Amino acid sequence: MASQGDARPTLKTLAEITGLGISTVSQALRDSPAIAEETRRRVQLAAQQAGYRPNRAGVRLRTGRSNVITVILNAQDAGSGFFADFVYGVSSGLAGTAYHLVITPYDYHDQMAPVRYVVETASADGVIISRIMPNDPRVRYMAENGMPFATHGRTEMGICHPYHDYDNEAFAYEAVRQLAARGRRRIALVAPPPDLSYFHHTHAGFERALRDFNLEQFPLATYSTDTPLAEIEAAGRDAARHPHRPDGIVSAATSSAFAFAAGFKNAGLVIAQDFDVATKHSSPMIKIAMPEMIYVEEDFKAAGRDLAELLIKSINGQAAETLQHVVGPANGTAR
Amino acid sequence: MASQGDARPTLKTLAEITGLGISTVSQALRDSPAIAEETRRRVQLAAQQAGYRPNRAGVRLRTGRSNVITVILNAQDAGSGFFADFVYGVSSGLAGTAYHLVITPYDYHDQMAPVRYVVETASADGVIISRIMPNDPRVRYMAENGMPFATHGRTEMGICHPYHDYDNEAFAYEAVRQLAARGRRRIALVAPPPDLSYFHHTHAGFERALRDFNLEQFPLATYSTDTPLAEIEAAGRDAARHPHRPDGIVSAATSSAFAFAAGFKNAGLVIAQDFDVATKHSSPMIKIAMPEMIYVEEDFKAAGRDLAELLIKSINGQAAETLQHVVGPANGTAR
DNA sequence: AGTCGAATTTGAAACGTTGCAAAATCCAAA
DNA sequence: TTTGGATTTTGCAACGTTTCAAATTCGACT
Repeated sequence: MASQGDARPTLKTLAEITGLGISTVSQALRDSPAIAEETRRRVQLAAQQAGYRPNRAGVRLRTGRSNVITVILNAQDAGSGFFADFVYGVSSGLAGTAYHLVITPYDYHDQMAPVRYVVETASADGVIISRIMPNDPRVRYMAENGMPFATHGRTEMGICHPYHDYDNEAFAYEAVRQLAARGRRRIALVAPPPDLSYFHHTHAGFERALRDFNLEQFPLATYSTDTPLAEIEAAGRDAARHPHRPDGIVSAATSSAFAFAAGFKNAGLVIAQDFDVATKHSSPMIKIAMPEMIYVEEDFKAAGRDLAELLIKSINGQAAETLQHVVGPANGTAR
Repeated sequence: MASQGDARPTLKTLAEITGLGISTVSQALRDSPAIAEETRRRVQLAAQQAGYRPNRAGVRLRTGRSNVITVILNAQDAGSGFFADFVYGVSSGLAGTAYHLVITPYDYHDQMAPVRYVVETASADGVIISRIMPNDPRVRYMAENGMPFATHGRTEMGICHPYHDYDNEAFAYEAVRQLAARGRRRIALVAPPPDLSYFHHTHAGFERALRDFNLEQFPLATYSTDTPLAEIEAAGRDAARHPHRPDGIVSAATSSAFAFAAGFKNAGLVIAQDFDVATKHSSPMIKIAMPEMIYVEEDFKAAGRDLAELLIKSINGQAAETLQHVVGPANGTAR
């Protein structure tokens, strides 16, 4: 039982209430300069009293704009803190704007499908994607089809687009630097998946630091942050039993850092004594659970928020060249 | 540059291609029995070739149905693993259906606002909410306004509605049982926020177990799982220095369990030796990081998926009495 | 009083869909 | 052939909005 006036009010309702025409009402609500000041006030008051809310389907049908921003995320990420923080960040970046947030998860094996779907059905005014590759077919596709988008990571394909990226080169360098400062000499890197852009950045920073601090690299098989944790734990155990075992570990993902460290621990070694681990820090819980680790900051919430803002600016016509951020571990927003 | 036929195809386009009327095409695509078998095939083929996708705004405007399910979540939950797992679960429960997933985060202080918004704007066909209270105004409001919904938790207000709930009574009982099995005698409970339904369930199970196993309770100030972690850590340190300090801790949230345990550790005590902690387990990373804890399973992904399915059944007219699940720590789906 | 231009308001059309009543087609029986 | 009933197709209206050209009102100035 609705309290009064059963159906929800439309422009027609307001037109009847005020005795004006429908298009007058429509324009008055959108502050059109063609409408007399007094009329506008009258209409807006009536709208408020009637509890008028524009019908989004009507608007969308007429204007072709959906007022939706969609975040396309790998379902595999769901377990990680990244997913929650990132989504929250985007949603807070969208708060107060006309845009709603829609999550589009996709299955590991087909990353193009959700992008095609969104573009074909025009179900969003803008798209945010993650897990960016240097040559990313999603980026090419959206650019060619005129769908506004922003990426969480950089590409290397000569297409200029809005992005936000974490400076993983600086992260890896800083991680190694801190390990070196604790006297660690043989460092192992649990790298990101090799097809992703930040694999290269991470590697570059890692190697630059090895040179600068004159350290050895412990050559690890290509375990990536996508490998199942049990496998990484096993790799950690193996490495720990190696005659020239590493005494420092760098991992781009908290979960694999934990798993690798667990492997060391299960092999009888003690963290902060026999070895150290440096990884990224995002959730406060992690830090409180494992205070012995070395943490370098990465703020996924801020990344999500920034991407939302960049994307909206891009939709509003701002040039992509001015919508590219790289933020480092220490500083706020650079470049 | 789109490949061909620049604008995206509509029913009109298909009508022109096939030489049929628009409404014939519309019905053919929806398998109406009034349409001749051969016509239907012809239309569906044409639709496929043209890459036709129904315009959602058109459908929505005409039918009044949005094909959207929205999950209204406390922004504070964003940090926790709950958020990611739960959202992922809902999204997987929606996969393959006509429904899209929209996340509506809300600010701590006003839980009614997003619910009112969704109902007033009819922006979803169904709603999923969490952090349920025994007497929950959101439930009453949606029930009164005929908005289909499902809750993650039970209410006590005489309104029959679909829900999925974890059996926190059983959780707390099991947690204490395992502590008792390790010889722990003085148990402290870090309880959920006292206004939420599962506070009562948790307490009931906790107290039943204390009686059954003849244990003492360490009376903890009312720290809840919502308290800042630093504060819980401090509480843990205090409790650890108490002359009759607890030797067992039960927490309904992994993060507060970690924080409390960190407090004990910082007071010089050793987990699994001087004390034990039992909490819930959801993410594999947690378990690998802190294998010394006692974990009782709670599957947020499954909860999300189940809620999506319950809600859709409810929208399709199935009676709410048959859409109420309580799942325990051990078993699969019970009632 | 009449005219002109500016300020303000308005009706009609269109966006893409579905439901319905009406029209068209078909086939078998008379 | 005609009729009648069933089968199949179709045009129209409507959902709520915005845009745009046209209509109306208003003042000020001849």
